Amino acid sequence: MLQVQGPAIATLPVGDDHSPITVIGTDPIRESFGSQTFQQAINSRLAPGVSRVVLNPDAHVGYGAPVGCVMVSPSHVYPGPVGVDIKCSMSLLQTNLPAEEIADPKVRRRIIQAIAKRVPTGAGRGQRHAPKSRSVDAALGFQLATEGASKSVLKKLGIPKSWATRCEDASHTAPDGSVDTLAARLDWMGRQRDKRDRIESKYRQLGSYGGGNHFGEAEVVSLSQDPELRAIGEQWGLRDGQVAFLSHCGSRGFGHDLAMGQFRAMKAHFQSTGLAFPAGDPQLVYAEAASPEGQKYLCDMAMGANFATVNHLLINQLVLESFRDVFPGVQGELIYFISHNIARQEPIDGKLQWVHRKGATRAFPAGHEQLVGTDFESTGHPILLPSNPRDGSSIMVARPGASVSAFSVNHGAGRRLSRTKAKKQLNQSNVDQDLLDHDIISNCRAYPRDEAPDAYKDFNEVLASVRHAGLADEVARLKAKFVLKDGAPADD
DNA sequence: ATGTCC
Repeated sequence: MLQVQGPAIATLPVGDDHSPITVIGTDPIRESFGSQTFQQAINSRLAPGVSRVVLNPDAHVGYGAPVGCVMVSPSHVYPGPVGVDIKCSMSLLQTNLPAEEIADPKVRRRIIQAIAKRVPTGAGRGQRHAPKSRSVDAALGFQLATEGASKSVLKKLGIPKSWATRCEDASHTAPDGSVDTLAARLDWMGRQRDKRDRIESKYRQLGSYGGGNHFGEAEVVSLSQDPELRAIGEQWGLRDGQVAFLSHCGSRGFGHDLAMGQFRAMKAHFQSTGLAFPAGDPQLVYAEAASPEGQKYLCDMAMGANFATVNHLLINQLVLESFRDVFPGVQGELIYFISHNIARQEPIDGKLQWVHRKGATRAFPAGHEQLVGTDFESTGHPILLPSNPRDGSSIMVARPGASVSAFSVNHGAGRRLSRTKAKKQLNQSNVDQDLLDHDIISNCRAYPRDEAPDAYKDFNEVLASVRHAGLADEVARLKAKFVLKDGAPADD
């Protein structure tokens, strides 16, 4: 059923009156997709108002739409193809610390402990569990949810204001461009019965990782040997052989509540108006962007996105302070902060459309109109792709060929084993020994087996898919030295 | 992803 178009590009036809789904992946990668993943992609493609769907090499089954897909619509917004964790993102902090300085595992252990005092991991964890974090009261929480990384918010949290220029989007507003519209909606939410305390408790999670596949990881940067790609990395501020810190997290409980509230509200709207769910799936609810329901969704998405943005920036500042506990005077700069769960308006096929990326990363090449005036106009922006600590993570740059995938690439390696299968099939001592054999330590007594390197697809095959499809090239590889994750007990 | 049930 797949029609091969090139070395790592295929199409999946869905009928005469719809353009086919674009599938990115080498032969082994495309063969790894399950039938349910394809079915979710087809459901998404046939849903109302949708103009394009792209399936990336890390695709697997998700909520309504696959994780690892891009859905484009000129007119409609879809909460499912944004995802439950609104603006789940990656960020990279580059320090000027030579790799040799953290060769000793005892030094790494001290840094891990310093970070743990400031940035908690685990579900429900917030400032209460981090004695050296920041205090986020109701007023500051309200402000950052409505303003994002504004100058005032960054100053109050002690974050360098220059970092806002290294964000895919530093601030999200209501669709009318107004902060006041968001403030009115958040104010209204806070006046609902029993909601205020819950919202305020979520503000206090600012500066925390959460659980699941979220993590913080110290890396050694290894720039490409290719002179052009190496020069791009140096222009971005990457430093070969020096320590960087990669983070993966999102909008925590605050964004989760907003997303679930939207699924509930839209489902109720469908039921009260008799509208049919696409493919009968309530997880594929939608609204016209211009409708009252669509506008409310975009407001809530913006507030979740603002929380995620400031969460990442604060984590990076707290991580830098932790490094300074052990290495006073060490410098750190944010290289980039980029999401893989967000809908943005972008020019696609000659018109402005809503590009929903769910487990997919924006990939604008040099000269893209939305990069004009940014630090990345002449190079394209950094693409931050995590895989696993053992096999390293990758920093890529988009090529003009990325237009075939709606200027998107994958967001990581993608799951090979379900969490249940990973826990059943993988042996705990093998998982822990594997990391030690690669000189990687972690904050966990037992590394979570469902997050083990072998629970994920072969990262090199995934990267080969991206390169062979002509979407992006690798600027640098990151080699992990230590990892912070939500620790699982040894025998769960 | 998520106080794993909103």
